[in-house]
Amino acid sequence: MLSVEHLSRKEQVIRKAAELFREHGYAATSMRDLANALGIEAASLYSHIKSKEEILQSLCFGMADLFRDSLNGVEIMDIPYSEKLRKGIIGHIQVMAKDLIASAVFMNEHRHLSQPYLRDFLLLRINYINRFKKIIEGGIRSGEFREIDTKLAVMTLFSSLNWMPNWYDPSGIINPSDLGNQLADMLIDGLKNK
Amino acid sequence: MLSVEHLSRKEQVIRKAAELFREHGYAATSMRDLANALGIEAASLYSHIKSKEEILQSLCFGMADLFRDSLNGVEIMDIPYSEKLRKGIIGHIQVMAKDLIASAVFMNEHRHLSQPYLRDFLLLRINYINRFKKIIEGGIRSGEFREIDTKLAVMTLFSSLNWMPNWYDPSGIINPSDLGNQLADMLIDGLKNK
DNA sequence: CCATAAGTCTACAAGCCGGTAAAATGCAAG
DNA sequence: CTTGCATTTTACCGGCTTGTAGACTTATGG
Repeated sequence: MLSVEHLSRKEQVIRKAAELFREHGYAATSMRDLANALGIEAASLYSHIKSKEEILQSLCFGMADLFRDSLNGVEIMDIPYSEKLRKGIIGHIQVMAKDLIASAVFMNEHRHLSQPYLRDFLLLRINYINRFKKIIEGGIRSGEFREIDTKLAVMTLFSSLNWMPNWYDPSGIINPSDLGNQLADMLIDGLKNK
Repeated sequence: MLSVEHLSRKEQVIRKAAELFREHGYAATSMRDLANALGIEAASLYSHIKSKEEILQSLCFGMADLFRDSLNGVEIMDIPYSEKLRKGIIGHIQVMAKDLIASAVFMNEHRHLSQPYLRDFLLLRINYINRFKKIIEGGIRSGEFREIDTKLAVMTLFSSLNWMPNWYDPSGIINPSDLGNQLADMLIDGLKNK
């Protein structure tokens, strides 16, 4: 067990599941659909995964780890808060861009996690959001940012970022780092000409 | 038929369905769940609606009409493009605030529409988005807005607005009109102090 | 007081759901 | 050439799915 073949087959199952979960949603994707897409019988899936929800868990918590780590270096840097926010945004975009499908599942399907996994997931998410909120609060205190409602600001920020997996075309001309910079421009500086 | 009672009972069914669709998703909500929430048997639902999907259709296309109409007066006004955008944003927010539950279903569950309804729905949506895109393009031409990627701008805009039903608390202190103005501030002027 | 209609019920159809058990298959190392 | 393991298959379980048929209840207005 734990051979390369086994792991890769399990990974294949999870990846195909992610595609179907993204396209039709977790609840509307049956294990028979998944098996069919892989060219095997539904029962065969259970040699690789314990349950349908285990797939969702590995997708959601796998992405949560990547998001958490991406922000680690940024907070302690000795740079203006607007630059911290910019780096946080770019990191967030790059994590999503590395796996757009898993990101979309992470964003849209996590509510189908059962307890206690749902609770744990939501705690990880609120923690991550609060780290961004602190950066914005710092920027307001330092006078870099206007005195805006921080809850509203952080909700606007994450709304804009997290919808990206639903429209970004990775085969297009713009790369993830540029996209992150442009999104940061728009959110930090706004649409208006100064 | 068409008595007040009949209409109101049908409306009750649709409203309760909207609540469940928002909370658990369309696919994860069974007609038994819905019947149970109403205190009746599942079969009784079919005296009021033709099918589960008919409920989703009425919710999605009902909201689509409201969004379309909310923008009608704005485009022909003789005001700066930034003001047109602001009024468009406030109108969009107010339509959502009038029915947060139906709005959430509209945003998150429309993909479960079957053809040809899904196609029609997506056409309505892209049309609505393009009307905002034209306002932004006008603002760039007039020099009011920076020379930003319009697709990116309009996606950022709608991401920020459309996530609102998922976090806005209507019993809180901020009213929909103020919320629309604050969102417009943030999107048009950005976070940064000038 | 009865006709009408709305609303609900029981019973059921036909099929899909996630998941299990145990046998069969294919393959690679000893 | 056989042992052992990964993988898949067939057959199945109990329960849930949307939706239908037809009978029953309840209320209202003439």
